[in-house]
Amino acid sequence: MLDSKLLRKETKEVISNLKRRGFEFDETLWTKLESKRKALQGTTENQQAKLNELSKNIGIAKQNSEDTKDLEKMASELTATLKEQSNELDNLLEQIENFVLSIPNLIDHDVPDGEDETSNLELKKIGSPRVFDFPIKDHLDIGRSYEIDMEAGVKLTGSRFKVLRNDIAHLQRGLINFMIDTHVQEHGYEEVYVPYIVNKESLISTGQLPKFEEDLFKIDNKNDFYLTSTAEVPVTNLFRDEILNSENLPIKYVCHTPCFRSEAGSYGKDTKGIMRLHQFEKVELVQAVESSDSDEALEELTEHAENILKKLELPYRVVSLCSGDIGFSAAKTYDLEVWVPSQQAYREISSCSNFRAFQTRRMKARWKNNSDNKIELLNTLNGSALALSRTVLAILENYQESDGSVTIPDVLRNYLGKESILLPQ
RNA sequence: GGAGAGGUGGCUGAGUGGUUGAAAGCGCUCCCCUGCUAAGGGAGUAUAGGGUAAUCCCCUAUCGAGGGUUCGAAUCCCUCCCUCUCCGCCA
Repeated sequence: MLDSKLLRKETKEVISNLKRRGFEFDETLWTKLESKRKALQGTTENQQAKLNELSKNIGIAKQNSEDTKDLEKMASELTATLKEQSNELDNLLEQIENFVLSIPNLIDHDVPDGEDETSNLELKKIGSPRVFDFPIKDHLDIGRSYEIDMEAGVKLTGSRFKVLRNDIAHLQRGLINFMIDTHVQEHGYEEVYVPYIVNKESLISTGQLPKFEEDLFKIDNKNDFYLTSTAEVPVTNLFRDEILNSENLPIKYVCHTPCFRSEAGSYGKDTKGIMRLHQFEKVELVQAVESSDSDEALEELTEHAENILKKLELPYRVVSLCSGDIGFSAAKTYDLEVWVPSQQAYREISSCSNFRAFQTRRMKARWKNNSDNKIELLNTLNGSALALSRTVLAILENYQESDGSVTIPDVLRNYLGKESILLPQ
């Protein structure tokens, strides 16, 4: 959520920033709502102040056993008109709230311009794709329709669900442990375990609601429960309604969760295999920092995600998302894209974003600056490190051998207890 | 799931209709006293929104959440959520 003071004072600047990401800010509506609000809120609060004063006087008069009939009549009338006005004001404030909640974050100045992913800026490329001296298979063929069983997924649930068995199920589990261990032991993150079901408030706080309900699985109408689409939601919401001490900052959490996405918008994309599913695993990094530290924190967090790819010796590149491709809540995002041999392309495996105070303003997540005792909004960041399905896919394809087996990257060998998997039977 | 008790500021904890945003204590900040430490004295110490250039000032809201009664609600009524104790069930 944007600061409404900023919206009021620097409307032009806000509009032109939002325009870069293709968001049309309805200035006419905004000015109309705001001028109405200003007038209505002013008179309503004044009347309320009057009524409060009057009520206080009635109380005093009653204690002195004076006659209060006239005062009570006046107050009664005031209460009636006030009720109407405050209803009207509540409606208006709700309208404004919804309007503001549906405005995306401002983007940083160094975010490249562009309409879609074709304008994303490649910052660097690490590692070079392996040259194969045999015809390569894609991950589904490597998975032999048993270790990766898409048909079983369809039977149990439906399309875009998978079943993993044997070495590949083991590979995924080993990767989860490897990633979490690395982030805890080398990057200083604290491991957390959180619910996979979250309430509406949590989803509004991080920005998934109210605008993107169709991407989510809602599982309970009575409580407004949803399956988490990313650990970002429960983990970032740990800061909701909190005021943290500056000596506790930065806070760095690592968390593994399954992620459930309805993905209504992307039917027809990546229909084969485990690239895009309704349920996938992810290890997520979340940071809460002072605003002055958040630029640096994004660089650091991205390096932590990169470090996993480096240790796995997977070729990847880093792109800065352009203004038209960047997510609703993010001010700046780096995507890590891993090399996928069967597609001869780099594909997203991690997305690292700085949300600045966009989420924390929604969720009232603050910190107290000990030097001046002032309370400020935290800045939040997060990044996948990494998405598991796609890491499994990348390892299978990049480490495949001519006999159909897959060599295990050095760093994973202790986790799997073997050097290669899927050996010919 | 059943029965009971409760949800008040950073914490403990008063407060059953009226000048209570809220006693008291603890904690914290500043000042005084003090050779040092300990002890003592004084002042201050919630958050959000709005009026504003403004962190001064003024107004409004907030005692789990949402409704209601009333001139006036932390206090009375209704619904919901949560916590604790006991029983049941269960991994």
